Amino acid sequence: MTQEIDIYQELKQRLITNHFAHGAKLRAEALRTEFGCSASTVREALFRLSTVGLVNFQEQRGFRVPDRSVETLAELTHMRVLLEGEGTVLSIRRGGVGWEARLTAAHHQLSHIEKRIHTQGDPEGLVGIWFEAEKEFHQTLISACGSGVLKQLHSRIYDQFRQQLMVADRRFDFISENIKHHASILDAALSGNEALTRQKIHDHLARHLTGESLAD
Amino acid sequence: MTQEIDIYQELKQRLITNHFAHGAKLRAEALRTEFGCSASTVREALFRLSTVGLVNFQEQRGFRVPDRSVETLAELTHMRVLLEGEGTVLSIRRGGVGWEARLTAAHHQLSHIEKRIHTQGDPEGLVGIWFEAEKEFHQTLISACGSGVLKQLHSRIYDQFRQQLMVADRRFDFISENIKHHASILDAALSGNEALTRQKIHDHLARHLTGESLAD
DNA sequence: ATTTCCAAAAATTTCGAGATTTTGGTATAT
DNA sequence: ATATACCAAAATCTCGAAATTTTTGGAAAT
Repeated sequence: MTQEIDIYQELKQRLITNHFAHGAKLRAEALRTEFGCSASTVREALFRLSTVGLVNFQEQRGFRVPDRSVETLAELTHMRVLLEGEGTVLSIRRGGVGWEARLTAAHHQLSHIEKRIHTQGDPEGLVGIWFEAEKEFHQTLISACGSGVLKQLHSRIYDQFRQQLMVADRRFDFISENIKHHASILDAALSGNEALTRQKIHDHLARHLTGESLAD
Repeated sequence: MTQEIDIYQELKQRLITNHFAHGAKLRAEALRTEFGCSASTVREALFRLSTVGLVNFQEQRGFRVPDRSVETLAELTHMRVLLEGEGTVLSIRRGGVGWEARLTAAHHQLSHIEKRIHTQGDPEGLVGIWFEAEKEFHQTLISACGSGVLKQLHSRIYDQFRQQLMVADRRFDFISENIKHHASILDAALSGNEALTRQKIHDHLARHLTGESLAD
């Protein structure tokens, strides 16, 4: 694998998991030392990250981590509802038993982790695993939609969403709600009720919407 | 303006207008001469274009113009219907008279050009103007949706759509249909009928869908 | 005739330095 | 005291060349 790609992936991961502070400056020269490469290589990676919205770029003024704003989070949530709803409905129609099996499996895994967090609290390190399982579940929902374009778009929006949604909320007060939400989505999807599925996806994310901007 | 940005924009324009053949290789060294800059600068621009889907990148194997495929075109069309439908409905709700005025103006302009093409055929050079007017109309549709995220996503998908849709079809046989389509969309939007507007947007683009994959 | 292998040629990736621009602090003038 | 001008330090942008990898084309072997 090319070095560039590695650095791109590594930076992306850090940006998604809020390793950098919002609004922080990302100096190519500074990162160069850590990665043991030249500044140009880091620069290229940052440039690419800027085109996917994970980094802001201003000419002659370098790169910054995007600021947090409730408006942006609401817009990203709106897109998630739209794209996940569409992708899931398509998956219901063309996914078949294979998709249902994979979805059930993904939910089982996620559910297991969420219950542990719910009972034990957060035993330091379940956070990362939960993130992965959450993303896996939501990606599986749309995995049989048959559109690579839709999946790519969703993945990009999901990443930006994660970046915006700070998880200083480490006590996971929301987790018990989430357990119900995910189960509702699974049930609706397996029942084949398209409108209900869209509704449940919406409900799951609704707390991040500012209230007015969502259609339907 | 930075040189990089210029080159990025110029290459983007060429890619959208099918200046390069589908599947063609894009050698940084070759383009470097034309732009009178170093290969690294071209490389950066190409790298960024690859993250927005206008160029394919394979490590150690350089950059290529994406191939044409009916599947990809159908997927992109599907996304356009989804995003334009959503954006337009939101614009209907929050756009007000200002939006209606801008939309009417954009349609008037587009309509004028389309009628000229319809009667005179294509007097060599109306193509470029038509492209711009078309994009302007469709962007105006969603312009009052209140979501920068949605607008960016749409713009990106629209560009990829353009890149896929070869316009060797220079006789513009479709133009008379298009005149009706655009008028229908305008009427539906101004009437405030959300479902009808979505339907008209769908009908306008339906000829690029392969048939099965679209929801609703 | 087809396949395999090797070396030359071409293309890609990485680098570090130099040119250009911004940033931050100090002194001067209003 | 505020504003402007100026200068030094730091950061960004561009470049061309060196290092690495793929591609090409022809010779040898099957």
